[in-house]
Amino acid sequence: MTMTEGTSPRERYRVRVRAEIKQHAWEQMATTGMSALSLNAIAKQVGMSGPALYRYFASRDELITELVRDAYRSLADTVRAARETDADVAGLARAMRKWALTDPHRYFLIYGTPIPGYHAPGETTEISFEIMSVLIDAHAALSRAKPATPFDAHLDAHRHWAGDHPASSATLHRALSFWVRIHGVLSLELAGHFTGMGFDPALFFDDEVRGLLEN
Amino acid sequence: MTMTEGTSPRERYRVRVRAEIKQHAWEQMATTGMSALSLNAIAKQVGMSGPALYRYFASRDELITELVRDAYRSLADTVRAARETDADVAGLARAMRKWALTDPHRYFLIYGTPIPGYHAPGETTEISFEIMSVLIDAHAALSRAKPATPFDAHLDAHRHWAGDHPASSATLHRALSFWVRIHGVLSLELAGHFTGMGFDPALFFDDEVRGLLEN
DNA sequence: TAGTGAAAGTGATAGCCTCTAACTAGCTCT
DNA sequence: AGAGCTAGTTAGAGGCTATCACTTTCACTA
Repeated sequence: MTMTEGTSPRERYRVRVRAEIKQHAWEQMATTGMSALSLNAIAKQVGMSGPALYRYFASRDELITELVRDAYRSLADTVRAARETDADVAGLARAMRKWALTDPHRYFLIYGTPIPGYHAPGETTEISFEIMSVLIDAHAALSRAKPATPFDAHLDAHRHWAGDHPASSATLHRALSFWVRIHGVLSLELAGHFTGMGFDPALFFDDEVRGLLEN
Repeated sequence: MTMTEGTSPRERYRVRVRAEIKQHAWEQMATTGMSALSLNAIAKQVGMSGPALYRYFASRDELITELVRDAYRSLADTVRAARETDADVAGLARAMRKWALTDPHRYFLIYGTPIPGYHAPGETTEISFEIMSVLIDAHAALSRAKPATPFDAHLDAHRHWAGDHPASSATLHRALSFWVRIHGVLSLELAGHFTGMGFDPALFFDDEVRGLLEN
């Protein structure tokens, strides 16, 4: 076979270097943020000079896309793991906050200001669905009877985003609300909008989650 | 007097050019986003070449700071105007969404991913307080009796951020929740996270506001 | 084992960018 | 009218992304 199948030495080396590049990219991003991510600086840290990096990533955008994909993957794994151990919605919320606080830049890479020309690859929407799926599962367990809102009816007619999940549209609604409320309190905390205010963001977060469950 | 007080011709010219620069900066930002804002390109649009712009803004950061300040000011004015005409909380929410949809980049300039090295000037925290003050006012009008949460008690001990506003800590809590929930649903909509999902973001927004009032 | 072809890495370079420095033209005020 | 300040210029340093032509290094094969 003329085609090198499986893992040739070259292929293995390539994978290793790509991983090393991404590693340094994450480190640089944790300090300087995404917009200041420099391929030049990364190349020097890896030990090669400048343009060599383009053998591994066609462009800055491609590297960023890879980071976004990994960030999504990490969040999905975290949420899934939390669902498997803790199971309940509050546990999910705690896991998500912990994940976000671990590396705020990684959170903003997913949920922050959209990059100008950048378009997320199709794969990320699949992972996004995977996350939503877990959220819906968790909320299906605690669906209590609540008066249906006009939006529930609307969701009934527009639930294709939930795939073929058998949950009621009230549950879908609840999962959506969970998502946006968690994101609201979390992103403002991570962006530092609470810093001058004096209260404890963790307590506020917990209370938001509690309000969410009473809803 | 050797100091040119009031508005000398030079001073008026300077103000006019600064305004023109900011105008072009907003236009460029509406298309390319903040991270790709180029002083060079703006200078050419204004009609002067490159470094002349540094006579008016000491650095790219200073221009951005000015834009952030103006964005805050615009939001505060919008919220205040909405409070004076519509008065109720739902009207405030609608006004904020309308303001955000008018120019999403402007919204993200305030509430989006924090800029790496950038630190907001003190004035923005004052305007931020001004906005919160209006939110608190609006919520004071509809405070219903609700079981106090632990966070209410915590807020009672940490309410210095509300200045000397006479509202109850339950009202403060409500205003905070309003803020984070509006931001949650709004920022996800603006960032395009609902686009593939099919449902109407406006309906979702309205329903979040309604849930907020039932809370 | 020697040779061959692909891949990895290099420096040079173009074209952006921010920002500084030295210099010129023009306005303002005495 | 003259003096001084200011707005504007070009040149350039140093950073960035990205491309190109070139060399080295490796892996597989005849």
